[in-house]
Amino acid sequence: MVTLSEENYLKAIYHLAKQENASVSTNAIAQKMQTKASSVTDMIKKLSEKGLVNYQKYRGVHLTEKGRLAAVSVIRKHRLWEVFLVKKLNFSWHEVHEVAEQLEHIKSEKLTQQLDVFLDYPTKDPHGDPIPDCDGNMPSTQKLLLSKIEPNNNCICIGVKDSTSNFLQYLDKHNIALGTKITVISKEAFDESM
Amino acid sequence: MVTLSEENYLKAIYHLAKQENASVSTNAIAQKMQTKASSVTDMIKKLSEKGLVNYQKYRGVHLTEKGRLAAVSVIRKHRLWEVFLVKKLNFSWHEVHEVAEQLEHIKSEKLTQQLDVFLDYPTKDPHGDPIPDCDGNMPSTQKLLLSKIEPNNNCICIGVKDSTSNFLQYLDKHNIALGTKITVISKEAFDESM
DNA sequence: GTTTAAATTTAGATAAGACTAAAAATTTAT
DNA sequence: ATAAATTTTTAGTCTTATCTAAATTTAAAC
Repeated sequence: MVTLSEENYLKAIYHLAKQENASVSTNAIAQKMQTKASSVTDMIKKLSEKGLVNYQKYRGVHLTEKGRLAAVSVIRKHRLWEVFLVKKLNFSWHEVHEVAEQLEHIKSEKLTQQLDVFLDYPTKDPHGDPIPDCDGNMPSTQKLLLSKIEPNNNCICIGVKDSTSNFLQYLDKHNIALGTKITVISKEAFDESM
Repeated sequence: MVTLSEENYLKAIYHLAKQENASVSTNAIAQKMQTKASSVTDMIKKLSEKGLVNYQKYRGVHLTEKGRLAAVSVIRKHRLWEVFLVKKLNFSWHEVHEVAEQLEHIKSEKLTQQLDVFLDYPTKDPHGDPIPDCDGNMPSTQKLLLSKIEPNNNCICIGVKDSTSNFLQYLDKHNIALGTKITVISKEAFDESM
């Protein structure tokens, strides 16, 4: 049994690790979770006792396979719910995160499975992030940051790096959505603005 | 801000009060919540301080208007989600309660509103119970218990008194669902079986 | 109308998850 | 290589929601 709080920590560790199995520091987790390092240490000990992370004092943590599966399961639910909110309930992509943060903790295998069916097995969430399958496989995605595109080159927006509501609304204002074709006209050497 | 636990207490008190504003005893709540009377007393004090119930020591509680609205809001969400699970995700009526118990606590005005739209403003949940509107009005229902129907009389099943999984599966086995026409053929004086 | 029984409340304790302040370990800088 | 700065951990406290055991109030019985 993984608690709500534990699930949030696992998710944070997963996102911070990025490349497979990198070690994540106590402070990094504290920052991401908007909490104090001492609280993180307490939680890490509990996760470690439950076999969800490997932990060595002062050396940070990394997820065990069991922990990775738990994290990916939460992320899968989060992203499926986001698709549901946008596709079925007419939410905008900047409104879904907060609600999905709650829905991702609902415990029911059948619910997740049937939601996946109902949404016709989506592979991307509304921000272009991949949806892991029910066995915990996270599809790898090849994306290039817009900042790496040189002037006079074209590209298509297939995702956003920053999913905060403010940034997404900024994109809305400039008519940038998933699938939008973008041509880089010029770049300012001074501040990298495009 | 009403916590998850407080919402569950309010819901229990609402269901126990049945007729408007009846006083509900500490023990009754404890039994319904599967908890101890002393825990109930503690919670009642908190609810009382928040203005959700009126409480006099040793005299039980009843919901204030504010408390009633909070309770009905949770019940509305519970029943809307049940409709969603049955109509959209192919759940059976005996599978929905447990999941709806979790979903009913998701906080998002927009989510509830849009779910209502998506389901086309249902008025009954899968067990025939009425769905309150967004202003907190609970439609009153006129139902007769099957046990009150005399032999040789017809009736239509428009709801179930007992929504436990076991009872619903028992009804399934005997092909009784909402809308099923039932004729009472005879009754045993001995045990009231029909 | 006492006395007994039942219901309710109080007092004190526990577990989860968070916090502050202080101590210990590690890393960085000189 | 040692001193200073940073990171991490420990120790002790707080809140929420629960519990047990004891005390108190109300209701029931005779």
